[in-house]
Amino acid sequence: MASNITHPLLPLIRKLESITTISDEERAAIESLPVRMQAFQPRQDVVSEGDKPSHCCLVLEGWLCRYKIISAGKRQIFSFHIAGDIPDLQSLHIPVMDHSLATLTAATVAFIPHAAMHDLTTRFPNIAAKFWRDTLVEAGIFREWILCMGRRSAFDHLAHLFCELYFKQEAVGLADSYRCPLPVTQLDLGDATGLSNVHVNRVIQEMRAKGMITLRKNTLVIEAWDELLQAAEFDASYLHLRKRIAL
Amino acid sequence: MASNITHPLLPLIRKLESITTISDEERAAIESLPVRMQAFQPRQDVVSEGDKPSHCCLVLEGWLCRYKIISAGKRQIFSFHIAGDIPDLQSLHIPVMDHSLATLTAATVAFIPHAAMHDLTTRFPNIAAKFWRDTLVEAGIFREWILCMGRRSAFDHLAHLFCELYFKQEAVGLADSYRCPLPVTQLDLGDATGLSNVHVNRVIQEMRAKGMITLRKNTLVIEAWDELLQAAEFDASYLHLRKRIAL
DNA sequence: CGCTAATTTGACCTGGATCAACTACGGTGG
DNA sequence: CCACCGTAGTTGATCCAGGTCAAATTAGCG
Repeated sequence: MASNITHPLLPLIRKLESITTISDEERAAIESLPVRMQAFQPRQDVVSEGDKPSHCCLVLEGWLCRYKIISAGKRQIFSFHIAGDIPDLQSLHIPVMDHSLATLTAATVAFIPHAAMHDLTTRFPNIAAKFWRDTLVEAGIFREWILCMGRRSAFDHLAHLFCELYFKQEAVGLADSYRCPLPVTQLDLGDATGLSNVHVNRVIQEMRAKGMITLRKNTLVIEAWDELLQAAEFDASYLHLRKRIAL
Repeated sequence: MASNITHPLLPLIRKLESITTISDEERAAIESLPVRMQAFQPRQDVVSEGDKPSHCCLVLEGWLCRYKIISAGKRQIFSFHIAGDIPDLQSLHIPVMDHSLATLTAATVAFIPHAAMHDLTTRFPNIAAKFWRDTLVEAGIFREWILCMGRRSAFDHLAHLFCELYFKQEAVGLADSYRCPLPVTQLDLGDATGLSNVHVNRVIQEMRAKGMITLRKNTLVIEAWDELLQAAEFDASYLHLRKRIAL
């Protein structure tokens, strides 16, 4: 297929290539997956708690987050998702959603029927293994979040989150030069870290005052890389990226 | 070896049966896995951060926990593991351990070579799918812990943890009648919830005073089931157990 | 230019941490 | 059988990180 425009599933291929090598045959199989693309407004649910999805969704553009709301309207965000992520792989093996998935920004999402995914993973155990690996890495990220929530100060926690989001984007070519998109509000950051938006604001100002970061127009710039890593005690190995950026 | 005593891998089979049906052939394949059994003292590392395991480990008896220690000796426990769990399935696909695994009690662990596990999952995709499913469920449990740490009070968090540990054990036949083993110290509970041992103690006393639980000799008795579930806002669906206990 | 959402600031409060004893208890050796 | 010891549990006093509430101020956007 000698098309010279990019294939819609390119983000997925790029993500897989960031951790492994895929054969031409595998690439072709992925590119021939039947997809239904859909555009979403910011802050819309893509899948909701209690749903029984019949499709997996793949982020093509924009940011999504997983979240859950408990009584008194308290929201907890569990993860942020960018192009190439398949945030509800779990629906392949667990019928009922135990949390919701929503856009943070305007986003484009590709829906792939479960049947096609099952077929793909059956025909290509290597791809199945990579998907499994992906959920294992994600579990590792959850553990790191637990650690941050349980044992780090608000300052260190946010520093850690910024490092993580930078690395995740850098690994798939969405960030470089210590600069990356961060299209989320301080309220979202609070819901992700378990802090109040007021406190998030104060911590960010402290980081700015220390010359560690700037955060404007949905762009994070890490001004003092070493200091930020050190405050966060950040060790990227839990992300299990194949390539590490040069420090 | 035509022994009529229970097979050492029975806990694993029981765990799989708690979520799915396994064929005789699959059962035979599991029972013929080459295992090396090892007994551990309490509070010993089974696998340590940075290790590159060549075996998966399966808990046969006793309690294990995953944890990580950061500077200043702060410890965070990520999960508790009981008979039938394979806490380091991830080493099958991710070479380097990003956390440690230790016993809480005296424990017996079966080590299964990665090669044998890869062989098993290749020959029986159904088993591979169940293992994958298991990591997905575990990720869901991590999310619930994140929610508890971020958005619940200490009281509700501990109540939630007690519910979870009861349900997990009940599902594999290790608990009933609102009574289950809980062979961990209050310090361990603190490291799991991100609380200090002092505060854990105070919360537990409050629960006792309210007649909700008793906790003595490493046994948890839930005296007021409904109240505990309600305080925790506990909804067991995130555990994705096949059978639910009758309330 | 006007509206709404997001950020920022200030004042005050509280859940849970920390520190420091002290008690209970299961082993262990004499 | 008892004295001793180390671990786990309990209690009290004090402190502070981060929450809450409310009111600006600013930024983005149609």
